Amino acid sequence: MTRPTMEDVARRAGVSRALVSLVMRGSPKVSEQRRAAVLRAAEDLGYSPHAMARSLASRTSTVLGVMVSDLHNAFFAEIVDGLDAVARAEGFELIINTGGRSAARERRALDSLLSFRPAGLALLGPVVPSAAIAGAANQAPVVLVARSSRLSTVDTVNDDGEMGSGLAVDHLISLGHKRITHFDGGEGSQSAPRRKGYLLAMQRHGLPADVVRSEYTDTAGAKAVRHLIDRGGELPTALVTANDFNAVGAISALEEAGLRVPADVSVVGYDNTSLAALRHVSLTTIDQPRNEIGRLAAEALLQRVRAQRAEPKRHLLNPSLVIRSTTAKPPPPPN
Amino acid sequence: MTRPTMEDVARRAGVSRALVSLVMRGSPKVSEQRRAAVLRAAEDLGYSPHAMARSLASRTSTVLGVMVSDLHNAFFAEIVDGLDAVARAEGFELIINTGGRSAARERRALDSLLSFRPAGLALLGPVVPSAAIAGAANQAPVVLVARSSRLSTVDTVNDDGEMGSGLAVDHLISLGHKRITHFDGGEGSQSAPRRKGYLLAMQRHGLPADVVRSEYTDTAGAKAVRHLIDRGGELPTALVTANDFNAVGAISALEEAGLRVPADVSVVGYDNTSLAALRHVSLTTIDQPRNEIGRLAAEALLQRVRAQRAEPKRHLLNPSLVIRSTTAKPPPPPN
DNA sequence: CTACACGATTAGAGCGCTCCAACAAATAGA
DNA sequence: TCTATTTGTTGGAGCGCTCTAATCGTGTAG
Repeated sequence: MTRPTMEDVARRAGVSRALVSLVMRGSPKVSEQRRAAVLRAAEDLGYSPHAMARSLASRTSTVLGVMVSDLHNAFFAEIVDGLDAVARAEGFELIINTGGRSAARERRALDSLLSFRPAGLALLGPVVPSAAIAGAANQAPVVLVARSSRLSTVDTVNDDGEMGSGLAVDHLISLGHKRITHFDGGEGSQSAPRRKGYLLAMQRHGLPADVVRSEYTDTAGAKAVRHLIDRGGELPTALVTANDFNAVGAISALEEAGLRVPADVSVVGYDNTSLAALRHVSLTTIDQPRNEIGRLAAEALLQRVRAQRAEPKRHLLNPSLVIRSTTAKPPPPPN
Repeated sequence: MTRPTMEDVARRAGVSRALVSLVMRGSPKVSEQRRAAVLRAAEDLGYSPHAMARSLASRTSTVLGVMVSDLHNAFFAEIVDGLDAVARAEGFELIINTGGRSAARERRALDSLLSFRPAGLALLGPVVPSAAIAGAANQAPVVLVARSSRLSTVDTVNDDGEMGSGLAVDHLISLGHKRITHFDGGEGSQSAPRRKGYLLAMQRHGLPADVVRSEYTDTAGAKAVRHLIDRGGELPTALVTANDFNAVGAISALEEAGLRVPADVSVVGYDNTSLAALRHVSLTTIDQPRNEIGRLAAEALLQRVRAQRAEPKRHLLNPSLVIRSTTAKPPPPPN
C-alpha cells in the first residue's frame, strides 16, 4: 500500500530528485532524453505526485474550500456543479462540507476548511455572522454566493432578487392584475431583496402592496394560501411567491379550496428549478442562472488567488421571466 | 496572510514545538498548566493546525475522496449529504469532484483524488471500467454506490431495484389491477434490476408483462404514454414507471389525453424524491433510503480505513413502498 | 542518601515535495 | 585561447507537522 515517492522514481531513472520534480511540473528546461527516462520510470512504478506534500513545499494550494449551507437544496448543488467545472478546468480541486443552516456548525465547517489552507473559499448561502466571514477572508480569498456583504475583502455573486420580483409583478400587471399578494421567504437568504422588489414594483404602479410572511417550502406556501382565505376579504387575483416550492404548495392549496390556476388566481414562482419545468407543474417563474453563478464564483476566486485583482467584485446577475401555464388574465370582476 | 505555525505558538507559550503538538492532538500526558498556556498562546495568535502538514507527517489522512458522476442529479446530492454527515462526525473531510458521465473524465477525476492520498474513496454511480476501479482500490479503500462489482477489494451499497419494482407490482395487484405496464429506464443505471423485478412479479402472479422502453425524464414518461395510446388496443390500468420524473411526465400526458389519475390509471414512481412528496404531485412511489445509502457508504469506508474489516461488504438496501394519491382500484371493466 | 520509577517535556529525524544556489558542460564572444 | 553565457542538473535546506527516543524532574522505596 505504500506508494512510490519521487526518490524512488529518481533512483530508477538514474537522476536526482530535483530533476524528477522538474519533469513532474512540466518544466521546459529538461532535456528530452532525461524527461523520457523519468516519465518511463514513473510509469513503471505507478508514481503520481503527492498533492499535499507538493502543496506544503510550494506554499501554494490547489484546493478550493466550498461550504454549502445545504446540499439537499438542488439550487446549491447546481452551483457546486458550476464551481467544479471551472475549478477542475483550472487544475483546482474542491473540498466540500455542509453547514446545515446552523451558524455554529458553519463556524466549525469553516475552520475545518481553513485548516487545509485552501487557495480560496466559496461560501454558498452562509448564515454565519459577518465577523466570521471577515475572519475567514483574512486567511484566504472568499467569494459569497446568495449572500451579500459590504466587506471589501470578499467578492459576491447574487441574482438581483429585487429585479426578479419586479419582473414577476410587471408581468402580472401587464396581464391586467391589480390585487397581487407576495408570499415572502421569511428569514431565508435573498428573501429581503425579493420582498423589496415586489414592494417597489407595486408602488411604481400605484397598487396597494400585500405581503404574507411565509417560507421556502411547499407546506408554507399552502399555509399562506389558507391564511389568505381565512382572513376573509377579497382574495388577490395573483400571487408572487417566495420560490418554486412555495408556489407549488400554494397552487395545491388553491385547488383544494376550489380555485383554479390560472383561471381564478395566477401564480409566479422563483428560481426556475427543474420542478417548475415539469409539464405537470408548468410554473411561470423567475430564472436564476445557477450554473453561471457557480462559474462566476469560481472565476472571482481564481482571480484573487492569482492576485489579478484586489478590489471586491459584486456580481449581480439578471434574472429572467419564464412564462409557463400558471399565469393568465385575471377573472372578470364579479358584479 | 502568513499564518502562525506551531513554532510560533511554542515560542509564545515558552514550550517546545512537540508539546504544542501534543496539546493540539489532545494528549492526556500534558500538565494542565502547560496545556492552558499553549491554548492561550494559540488563541492569541489565531493558530490552528495545518491539516496537510499534519497528514504528511503522520502518514495518515482525514480526507475522503468522493467522485460523483453527476451532482446535478438530486439523488446523488442527497447521498453526498449522508456521506458528509458521518464523515464530519468522524473527523473526516470530503473532497469532491464530478465525472460528468464520461469514462475519460472520470479517470482523470480519480487520479486527481488519489493524488491527495485520501483515506478512502467513494464512487457514486461511476461509469469507468472495472479495471480502473480495481486500480484505485489498490491505493485506498473504495466503496461503490449505485454500481455493483465483483472485486473483493471494494464495498458496494445499492438499493434492491428488483425488490422495489416487485413492491410496486404487488401493491397494484392487491388493488385489483391486471393490466400493468412498465416504463423502463433505458440505459440508465439500476434500470435492469427494476425491469427484472417487474417481469418477475408479473410472472409470479401469472399476468402478461408489457415493457415500454423509456428514460429517467419527465418528457420520456409523457412520450411513453403517447406511445401507449398511439399503438391502440386496450390501455393498461396501471403504470410502474422508471422513476418519479418519468411518472410525473406520464401523469401529465395521461391527463392531457383525458384520463384521470388514479381513477382511470394508477401510477407508481420510483425514488421518492422530494418531488413525489409535494402535495401537488402526491405520488405513490418506491423509496430508496438515500441518506442511509450515504451513511452506509461512509461507514463501510471508515471500517476499512480503520482496518476493522478486510472482506468486502455488499449492502443491498430494502426499498419501501410509499402510498400516496396516484394509485387506486382499477375502473370497473366497461361492458 | 542513593536508586529507581514514572510522568512531563524535548531534541531531532523525517514525511514527500519545491526551490534556490551552486555547479558542470557545452556554447558563444572577444 | 580565455572569459562569459547559457543550458541542464544537482545537493541541500526547509514547508509545518508527528513520532520516537532521550532527558529532566519529582516522588518513593530501599
